[in-house]
Amino acid sequence: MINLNELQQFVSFADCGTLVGAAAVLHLSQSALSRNMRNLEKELGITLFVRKKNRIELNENGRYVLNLAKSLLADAASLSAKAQAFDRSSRTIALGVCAPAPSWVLTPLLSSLYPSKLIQTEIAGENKLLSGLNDGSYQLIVLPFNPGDEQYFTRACSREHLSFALPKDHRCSGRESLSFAEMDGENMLLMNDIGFWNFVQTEKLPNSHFLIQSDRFSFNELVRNSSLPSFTTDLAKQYLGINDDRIEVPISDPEASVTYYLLCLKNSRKAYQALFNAL
Amino acid sequence: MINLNELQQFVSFADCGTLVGAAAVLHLSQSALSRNMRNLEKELGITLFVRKKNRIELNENGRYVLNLAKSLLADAASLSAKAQAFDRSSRTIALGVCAPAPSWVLTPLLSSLYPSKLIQTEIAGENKLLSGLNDGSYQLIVLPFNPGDEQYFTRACSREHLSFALPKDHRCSGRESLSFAEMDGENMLLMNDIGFWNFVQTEKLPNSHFLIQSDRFSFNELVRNSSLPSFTTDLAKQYLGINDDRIEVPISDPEASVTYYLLCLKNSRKAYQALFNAL
DNA sequence: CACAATTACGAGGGTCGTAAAAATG
DNA sequence: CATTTTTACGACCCTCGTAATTGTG
Repeated sequence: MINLNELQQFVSFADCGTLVGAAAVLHLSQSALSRNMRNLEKELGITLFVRKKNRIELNENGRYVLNLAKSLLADAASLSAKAQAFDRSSRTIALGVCAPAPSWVLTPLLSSLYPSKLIQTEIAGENKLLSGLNDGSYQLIVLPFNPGDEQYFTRACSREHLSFALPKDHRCSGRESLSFAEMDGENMLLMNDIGFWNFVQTEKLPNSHFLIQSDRFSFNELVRNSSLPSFTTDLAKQYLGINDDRIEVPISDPEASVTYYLLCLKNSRKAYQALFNAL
Repeated sequence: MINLNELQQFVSFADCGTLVGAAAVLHLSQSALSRNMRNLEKELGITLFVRKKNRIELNENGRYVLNLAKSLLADAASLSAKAQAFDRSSRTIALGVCAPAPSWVLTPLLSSLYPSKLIQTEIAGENKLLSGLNDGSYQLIVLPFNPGDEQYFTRACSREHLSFALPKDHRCSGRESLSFAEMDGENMLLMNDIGFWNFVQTEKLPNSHFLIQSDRFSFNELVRNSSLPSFTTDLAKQYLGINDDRIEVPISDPEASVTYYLLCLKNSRKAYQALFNAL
């Protein structure tokens, strides 16, 4: 059986050009390296070097074996990496969501139902979520619609309603409800990483400018100390707490209400039955 | 660095299903194997087995790693094999010929010009010769025509003329020359492995039957003791000796004379310059 | 009780490092 | 003379085998 250490030493020698140099890189004595290279030749049953009086170089065999060796060593390293990645993925449930809210309820639920697994959550676009579910990089995904595809197992998991969060002195703070159109053009505060809700920015309020915050705490501070309108949702209030000094005005457009659907592949339905039952 | 021995032991265990069985196959004690499997898990940083009280089985990781391991071990084995094949081929000049005669002169010439190399000769068809020259399985080939291709270096190396070798009492033994057509239908003696000359059998004498001999000595005996006509060529006479009691009658058809061309790839022209000069 | 895996311990082999030798530009 | 490869020798580590231990059907 060929020895990967010797092969690695061989590659190092080829990189360095001298035994002394390679030995230093490998934290090995020259003599050991010299011996091991002889062993490698003996094991393969061929010569790999031309030995001059005070110099040793690769011969044609050596150059040929060098390529094979590099490839084999890369494969060996990738075996370890792949094995570890496989193990890690088997201990992990990767949940892909189209918006932050579904993960607020699903993440703790998953943790309690599957205590031996790591729960990994990611916000992504709908296409990435669907393709990720198919290629195994997600085990569960949440979409803002029901794809109605035979290969998925689906269940509605929650609804979310978007509201404007207005300062008390805002001109619309007394209204029962508001449409996107009525607020279009007004500058607003907005959280980053809101996933699916981004369409509001680009499609519903194309004339507004948005002050974007990625940190939830900073965002809350900003909301408290600014007179710019912002957004909130029923789920955000429930799971993240309320900003007392803001008036919530529900948004009347139908797109401001969304139903989230939890999906897994049909063939992994059994594994996540407990989760679907708990919804 | 991963250990191929342990990996091999892992595969053996997977094949056998028990440590004791695998240990026996590997000529190893149970305890050593058990330890090594633990080491393998430790090195990879993952579990590979489910350990029951008196049984050990592959887990999901194990089944996954098994495939990777088999592939890596196969690659490692092929590295040795490839390296040895490469070395062997570098010590060998493979000469492909379309007929026996060119090798009679070229083989000894190659041996004397390249004394450190093994000379390997093979008779093959024209297509195999050309593709073999291109893919490296031949370094030199001899064809009965000049392909006139830019990628080859070519030189005419010899001519051969086919004659009928007739018994003294044959009806045509007094003739100055004979055409194939005049002999078509007559049964004849023939050597096997005559390469290019096979066309005579199928195209020029379609109505004759041939008594085929693969051994040169048996063939000569047969020729001496039979009244069937056979063939000879000027080169065969020169290099293999003459059958005294046969009358040679040259064949008048133009196809009975052939010029052989020696070819190598342009980029290996320098390596075989000495050979081409010697022709 | 037979069989399987694991653990403990001592023996043997292999690999390493130090040091010396040989050779070259 | 500095640099490099090779060889000799002793130390150490690692792996193996034997044997005892634990647990199961």
